[in-house]
Amino acid sequence: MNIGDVARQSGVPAKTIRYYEDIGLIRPNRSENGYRAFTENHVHKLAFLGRARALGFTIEDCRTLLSLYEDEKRESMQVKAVAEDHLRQIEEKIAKLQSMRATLAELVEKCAGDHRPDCPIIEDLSPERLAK
Amino acid sequence: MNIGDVARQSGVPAKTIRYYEDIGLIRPNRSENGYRAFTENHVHKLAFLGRARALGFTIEDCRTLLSLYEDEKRESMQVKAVAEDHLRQIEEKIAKLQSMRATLAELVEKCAGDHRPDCPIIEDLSPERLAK
DNA sequence: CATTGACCCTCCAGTAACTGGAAGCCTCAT
DNA sequence: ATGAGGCTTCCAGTTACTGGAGGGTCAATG
Repeated sequence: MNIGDVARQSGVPAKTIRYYEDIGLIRPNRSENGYRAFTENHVHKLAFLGRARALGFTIEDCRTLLSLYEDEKRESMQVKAVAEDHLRQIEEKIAKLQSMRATLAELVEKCAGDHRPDCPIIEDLSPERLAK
Repeated sequence: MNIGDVARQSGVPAKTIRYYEDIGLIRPNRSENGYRAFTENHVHKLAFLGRARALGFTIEDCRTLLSLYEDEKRESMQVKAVAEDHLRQIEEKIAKLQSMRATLAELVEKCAGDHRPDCPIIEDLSPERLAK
């Protein structure tokens, strides 16, 4: 199978597939003409990667998950550890963003948004306190 | 004032200050010895930038905000527009992350996390459906 | 048989916002 | 004079791709 077919079937862009080969996530053979030659298994791995990436796993996580995916003797605790760690990081990010949102929403609400220069947003960002 | 003092007073790392000069966010003078020479105003701007960055504004947003900060004739609607836009993007990110979190949390909960290979996380990522 | 259009290939560069490190000058205190 | 910091520049690396240039390959058509 050529890269275009694989891209269509796996949902991963050709460019990205080449990149994944570069970093060693997949290892397609080559045809005589130099084209990458993929198998069904590659399609599966790429779809797997696509899903993992969609859940926000890093490429390094994906590398680990892929090896566990292929390992008949994996222990589910290994998988769970990766996922839990990632979950924690997502929760941290959410918390950070929610705190930003709270501040921003408050400032936006307080700002008149008219033609006058007075602006609570600018004031909040301004370091007047330093000049006290 | 030298860069170290400014870093301490503004809370922005020296390295970052140099970077901000590189990209034209601030323009300190130079002393005879080649050292950057900062004023109080630079400290204020950097503290401003630090806060804006902490709220997640991009560098380009910061450029805009900084010019509005310095513009006596700004209209608060300009500031508000930037902030609202940013707020929207933050909300998008939160939504995406929450969706990831929901999926992940469910999978993590379902996973036994023991020594057996069976794992709902791996199963969810696996593209069995393609091979139907 | 030549051409055309759709594929495929390999580099190279750019993205966002820094951060780390090397190599080397400046300054001040001992 | 020497040593500890502080300052300088420049280069490289980070994350995960994405776009584009320049150039082969293949199948079908005229």
